[in-house]
Amino acid sequence: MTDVAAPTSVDGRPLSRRGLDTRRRLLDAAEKCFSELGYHDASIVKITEAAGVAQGTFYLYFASKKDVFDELVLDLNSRVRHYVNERAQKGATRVEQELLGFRAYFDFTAEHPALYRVIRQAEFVSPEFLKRHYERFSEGYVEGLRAAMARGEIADADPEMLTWALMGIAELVGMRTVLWSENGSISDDDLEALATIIERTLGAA
Amino acid sequence: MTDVAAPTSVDGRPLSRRGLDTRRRLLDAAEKCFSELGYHDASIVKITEAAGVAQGTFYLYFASKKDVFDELVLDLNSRVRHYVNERAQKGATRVEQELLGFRAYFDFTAEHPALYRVIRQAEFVSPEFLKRHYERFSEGYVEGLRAAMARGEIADADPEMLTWALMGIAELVGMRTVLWSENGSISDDDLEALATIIERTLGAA
Amino acid sequence: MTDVAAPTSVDGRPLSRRGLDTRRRLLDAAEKCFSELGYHDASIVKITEAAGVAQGTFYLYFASKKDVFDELVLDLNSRVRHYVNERAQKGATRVEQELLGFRAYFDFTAEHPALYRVIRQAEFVSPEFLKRHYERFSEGYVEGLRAAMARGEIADADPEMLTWALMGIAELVGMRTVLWSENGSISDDDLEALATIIERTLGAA
Amino acid sequence: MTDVAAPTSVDGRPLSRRGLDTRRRLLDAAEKCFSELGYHDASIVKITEAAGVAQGTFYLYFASKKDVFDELVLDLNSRVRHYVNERAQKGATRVEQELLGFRAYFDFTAEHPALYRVIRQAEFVSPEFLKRHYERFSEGYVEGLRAAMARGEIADADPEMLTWALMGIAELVGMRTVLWSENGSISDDDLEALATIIERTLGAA
DNA sequence: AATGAATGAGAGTTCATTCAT
DNA sequence: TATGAATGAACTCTCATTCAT
Repeated sequence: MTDVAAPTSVDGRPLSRRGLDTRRRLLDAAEKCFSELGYHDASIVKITEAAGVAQGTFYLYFASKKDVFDELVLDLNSRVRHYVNERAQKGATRVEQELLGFRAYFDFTAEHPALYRVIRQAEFVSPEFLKRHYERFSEGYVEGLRAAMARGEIADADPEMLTWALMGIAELVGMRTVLWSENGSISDDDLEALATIIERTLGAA
Repeated sequence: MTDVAAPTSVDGRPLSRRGLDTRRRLLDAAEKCFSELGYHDASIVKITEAAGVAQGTFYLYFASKKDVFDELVLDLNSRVRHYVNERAQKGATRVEQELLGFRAYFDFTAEHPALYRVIRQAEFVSPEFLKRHYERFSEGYVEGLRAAMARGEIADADPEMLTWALMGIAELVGMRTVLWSENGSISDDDLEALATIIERTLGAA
Repeated sequence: MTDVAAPTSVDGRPLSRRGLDTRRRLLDAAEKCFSELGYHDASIVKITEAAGVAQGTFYLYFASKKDVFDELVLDLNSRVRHYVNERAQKGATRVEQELLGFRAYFDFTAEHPALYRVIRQAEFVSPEFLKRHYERFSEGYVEGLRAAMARGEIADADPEMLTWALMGIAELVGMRTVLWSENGSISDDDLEALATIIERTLGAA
Repeated sequence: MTDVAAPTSVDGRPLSRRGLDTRRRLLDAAEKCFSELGYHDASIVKITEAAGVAQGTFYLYFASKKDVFDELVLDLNSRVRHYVNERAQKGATRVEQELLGFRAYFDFTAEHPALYRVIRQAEFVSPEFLKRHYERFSEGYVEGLRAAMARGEIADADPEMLTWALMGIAELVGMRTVLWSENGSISDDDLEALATIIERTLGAA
């Protein structure tokens, strides 16, 4: 499902079923803690408590606090990309795909607020992983837009710039309409209003 | 110049000229430290060292570390808004204003990377100030766009949604082309490519 | 070969051939680790890794970390005494024996730096074993010197005091000329210079 | 009194009277703890408790645990050298000086068992300081012996080798007759017995 | 006889904050 | 108004040891 290598213990050994389970519980606990408390307030004590293991156990699976953080960024990146792509490719035209993609992105955000919260902290915790996150996301995106331009479905433009513009729209609109909304998901009205704007941005007929 | 209330000492007394100066030096030092090191690695020791005062002096002007942070967010917010508005209002049409505004925003970002770096950390340090920052920024923006729609200069759209979309574009494109660029400012080519996209987003003739 | 009791498992049972081998590997690994890293930095993890066994296996053969350390002190003590005595007894006179003994001691040191490094740490890890080490070493020594005095080969002196003086010379000169030397063994010139001094200390004709 | 530079705080500032006092108390507490418990069992908690200050205070004066240790080695080295030299120089001949020096060394050892205990641990904690300790001690020693040889007071020999031999005698005899003795100081009989041996080692007329 | 996952106490160190001067 | 020594809780991380398999 993910494109991350099979997890190992910190000294590189493959994990038993039990080990795999403990590691997963720690990663889930870390997602929860980082997302609720932020990187710095999410202590190893809290993470291991949430996972129901002793403090020392943490270091059987992760080399450091930053290490789980990086794993988590990778993990979320891989999950959101698969989720968005799968839903987007059901669209017949690029514009349809784009709209489906935005909706999928907002749904994922609603389900995994950690995506926002964790990524936004990465600036200082792990700048290299932050950059990588956006770049990975943009790669496929750029190709898709370029092809759509070639087919004449959307107006010509610098595909890279267009990608980052669209990612920016998704990020800030998602923050406002999903993260800060009362019911935790974007309304149909808002989505429709956004659709108009995106169509224009893409330069659809 | 700013719309922040006149600064006082931590126990509410008005400041002498000398006190005002010390406070300003601490705030500047905080901007530098937060922006270079992030909120958590910017210790009071480092901030006071950078300001050239003793540790204890800090608490004469700010109630806590979070307190300087909030002041700083307010301060940057106020400065970026004035800077952008001043430059934007030289445009004859809304589209021209928009383009000038984007350029001004990128220039400010180049000069004050703290804007990005500090704001993006605010999520956990001071969520209420993060929200306030975006909302303050959007207020005038929404009005301007609504008026332009009324005048027929740009296409009709939900002005709130359009505002957040444009802020999103500015943020992510700024991050990529200013913060992560080699020379620390956006190239003319990139700016032109972006102009096309913004015009479309606005639905300009 | 050694005068240590036959090794058993930690609960007192005699060891199979395989068990004996595992125990020996652990003891060798401990010698290596203690000597290279010191007592405290030589962790059980490192020792078992060096021995190629799992962590838990260690406790099948040794009751604790201090336990291996004590075994090692005993083991080294017994080996150095046999080594030195064997080489020394080839001398015709006591003075010759003494000189051969010193040389043998330096050779052993060069081969087993652990002797120094481990013993010198014993002060806090295992003070009783440190004392025992020196006392065991001195026992035979005293007898030999007393006999030589009786035979008139060396000058009369308090044999105990002379023993400790000679052990002190061996220890510090060994540290300097063997452990801290570039090629890891004492030079012929140094050995000759030392011989003169030892002959005088012994009060040889 | 000592040849150590004037103590500063950890960030290089000169110390106030109060600071100087706190630092001294910490250093004394460290001497006590290291000497009684050994380097590893002497925790910062124990040292600061013994000094009657909070844990954090420690780091105002020393950069790390190893840092106090090094300071202490330097401090003890400087003190023992002054103490021994002062007492030794009252002797009329080199042999007399030597005997007075040995006695002074044993007295210092009795008063400051830390000298032994701390130095012997230095092998792994701070090897560079261990070497430096012996070398500093030997420097003046070598010169004194060389001069005595030139004057014909003692027999010709390699003065370096003789120095290390004498230091070795002092160390091991000191350990046995002072540290391990019941009343904590060497007996007159032992001292007399040792005097004979030292005279021979020096090759005194 | 051997494994290796799990434990949890305790280590060294940092840092926002206080307060006597 | 300014200082800087002192505090102590909290942090990340290590490691000897246990025990179910």
